[in-house]
Amino acid sequence: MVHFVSLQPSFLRRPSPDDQGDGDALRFCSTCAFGRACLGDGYDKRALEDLHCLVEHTSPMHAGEEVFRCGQPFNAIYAVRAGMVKTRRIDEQGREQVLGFFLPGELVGLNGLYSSRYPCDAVALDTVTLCRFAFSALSVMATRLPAIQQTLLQLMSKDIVNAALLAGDYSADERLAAFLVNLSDRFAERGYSPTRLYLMMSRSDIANYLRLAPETVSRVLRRFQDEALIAVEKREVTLIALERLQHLARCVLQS
Amino acid sequence: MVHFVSLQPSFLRRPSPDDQGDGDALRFCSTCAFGRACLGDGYDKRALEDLHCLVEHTSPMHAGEEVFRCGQPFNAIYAVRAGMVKTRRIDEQGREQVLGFFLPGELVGLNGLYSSRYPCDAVALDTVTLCRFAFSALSVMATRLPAIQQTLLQLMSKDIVNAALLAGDYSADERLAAFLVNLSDRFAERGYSPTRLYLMMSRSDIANYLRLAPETVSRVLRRFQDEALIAVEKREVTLIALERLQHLARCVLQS
DNA sequence: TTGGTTACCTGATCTGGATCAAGTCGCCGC
DNA sequence: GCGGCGACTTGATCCAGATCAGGTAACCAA
Repeated sequence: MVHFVSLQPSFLRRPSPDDQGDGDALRFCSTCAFGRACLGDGYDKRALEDLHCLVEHTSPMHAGEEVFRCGQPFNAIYAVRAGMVKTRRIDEQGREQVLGFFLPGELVGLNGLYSSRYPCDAVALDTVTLCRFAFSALSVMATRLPAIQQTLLQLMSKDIVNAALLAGDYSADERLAAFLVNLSDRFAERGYSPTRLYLMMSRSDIANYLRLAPETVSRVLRRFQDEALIAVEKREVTLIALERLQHLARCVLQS
Repeated sequence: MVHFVSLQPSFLRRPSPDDQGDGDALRFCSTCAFGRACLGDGYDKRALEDLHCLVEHTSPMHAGEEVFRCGQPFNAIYAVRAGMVKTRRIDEQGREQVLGFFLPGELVGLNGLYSSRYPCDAVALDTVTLCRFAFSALSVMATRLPAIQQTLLQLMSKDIVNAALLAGDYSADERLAAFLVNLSDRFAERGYSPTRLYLMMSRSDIANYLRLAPETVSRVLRRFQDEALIAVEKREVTLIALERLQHLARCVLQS
């Protein structure tokens, strides 16, 4: 089993004094998508042990390495423990399409279930460690632990809703604001700062994800900065006027 | 229980001589997303009866009536028996966003699971009858019948993949071609003609769904017709050069 | 040091599809 | 018949964002 060693910049680490080694496991699991289940919040002890047996901690992957590749048989889903992962598809013309970014605590690979092959690549954006859940075992477990089934179904349902949001026809400003607000929410959910975001991904990844040109992302970020909505320092973005950003993003995020 | 009475144009009816009354039930179920389960292809007899008890056939809804509304508590999913349903969201500005169209045999409402409220409206596009599955009962069943759990998870996974496809940045031509090819595939899957499609929805619904202007849909359809890809007669579209359409759509549909 | 590479920014120009503005056509009620 | 209405089409114009074309700055290797 691989121990959890944070290689993140300090502002990406959760604000706790001792997050080295396995003493961190519990703290990590409490922010993971499967957290409730792994921690056993009122679940069947017996089945819970199985879940813990089923989880496999992977050794760290380096930036650019692939967690799984498009077309590979789907046999596991992954929870990000540390680092950031992006998913992407390469289309017929060889053009890349970024599908999503995954923060610590989030689950990657659920979309592979349908065709029992992964429909996309998952790539580490920096040094990444993962929890691997063999799907066959997981789905057996889900029939025994209804809470796990519920969690799985809910997570997928959430992905459907999110995907639909991105598909709307919104302006570059709306998209970028929504991107920042959404990241902020997700960072906050996992215990990180909601206003100081480190964008592990390149500008072109962001652009690609938002279906914009990289130049447009640059320009809009600059304008947001000029309008004192954010402060940009390379890949570190500070959200200054979160309210106004949320207002810009309100149509996209429907909140 | 409401009997299945087809009010569809003849080319939307499956090519069987006697599709009136409940003699049709089996034939219908064989094309439904839950078909395998409802028909009991090798499943536990006992549990199967429960599934049949759980299904509720709704009385016909007329064009414009809502199956469920955005914000209502999520407590059921629906399989379309006859007619066509669209889902849509109305954003802050009051603009409509069409999320999807559902043919007979397809399931509507799975995206409500995440927040336990429906995140969109579902509207009948013509006269529609449905099978209603109370979700609470269904998820209990899913823990007993792994095949049902599997089906649910797969259907959601498919929706995620599809949503991601629509979100890509494609040209109007690619989008419309993909729309037609996808409809053709889905009609074929359910036993209808893959080349003669009746578009129950208005041009503006199509445009909205594809994130285009209605004028653009008109123009592209016209051009496709001029190029002998399709023949358009009001809302009836005949696919003449399916191959070429598939080629146009290949990036979107990744096939 | 230089030269190459990668990421990013910024200005100038171009264009696909949106928007605006008339149309036509079929349908329903009177 | 006629008028009104909604769905659709078609043409003219416009514009947000793509594309093209240089930039700069940081970093690494030789």
